[in-house]
Amino acid sequence: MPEGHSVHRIAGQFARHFVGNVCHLSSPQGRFGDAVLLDGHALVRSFAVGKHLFLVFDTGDSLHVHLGIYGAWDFAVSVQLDDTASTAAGRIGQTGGRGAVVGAHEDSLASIGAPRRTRLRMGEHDSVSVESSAFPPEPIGQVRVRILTNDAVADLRGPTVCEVVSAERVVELLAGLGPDPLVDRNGEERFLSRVKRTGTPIGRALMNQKIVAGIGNVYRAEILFRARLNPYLGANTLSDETLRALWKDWVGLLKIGVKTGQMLTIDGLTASQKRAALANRDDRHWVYRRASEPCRICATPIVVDIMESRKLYFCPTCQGVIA
DNA sequence: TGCCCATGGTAAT
DNA sequence: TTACCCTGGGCAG
Repeated sequence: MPEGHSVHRIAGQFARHFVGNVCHLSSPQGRFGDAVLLDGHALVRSFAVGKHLFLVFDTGDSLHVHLGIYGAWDFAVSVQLDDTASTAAGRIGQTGGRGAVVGAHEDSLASIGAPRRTRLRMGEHDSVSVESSAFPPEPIGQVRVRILTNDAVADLRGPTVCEVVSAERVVELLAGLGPDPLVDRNGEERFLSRVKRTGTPIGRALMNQKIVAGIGNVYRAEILFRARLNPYLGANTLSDETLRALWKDWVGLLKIGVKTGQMLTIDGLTASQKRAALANRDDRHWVYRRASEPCRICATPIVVDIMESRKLYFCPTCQGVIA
């Protein structure tokens, strides 16, 4: 369930484990017949813009994926169990994960002479479990598309969009997206120019992917609180200084998200507080999903309202919202 | 077990 | 503005 940071991490997984390899595409669920169009071709590039993922194949066409609310990728890599535990953990280290310990029982397959391969699953937070099942593993759940190489597999479940698109169509799709801080060097100026053309409240503008790509409902609420900004203020009434600060805050939060895999939006934490926040989602945010709970700054109960068809959380006192 | 909810977006009305 | 898609986790009963 990603906002922009997750999709950049997914693109990174494909860059590390799939780019340069011939990929076998299939649709275990049977709902993606176009998998055959890319089956047997090499992946040459992966990249993300906002919440959109593009996997470019040597045919010139791309797989375009948008996860929506429910979508998820499940990655697994094949590792020779003859490798030591530290070697296995080292491989995962490349993904930013926490490493893995290979238990002695994992060697059991060796007793029957089977290839000593194991499976390293990389989940939402790159947490890793080591399983002794054969590679590739059986698909779990409703897998729309499976991308398989000799050493890695990626399963996609529940996406809003999963389609094969031409290079020209990729250009069209990108043209419809606002700036992404990790893609656009001139993103701040593009953000300002697009915000100033909209008459909607800033709480809506931040969710508009044509204005800024990658922000979702969590980051929206948190960015607005961090700026102590009233979500109902007209976006084009805000000063350049305020808008630039919003952009810079988003850039920083996105980088933290890509690095940690989690939307950690409370800063100024001690090391132990940070560990607690990473372990417990309830300690991770200023206002998101904290309706009726006391504001962490002023103790006013956090309010929830519907904006842009989504729940918007804010502190009426800190953010100056008059009831 | 079944219902509700969710970090999104599009098509229909 | 509303309906709908899609999947899995959490929780009440």
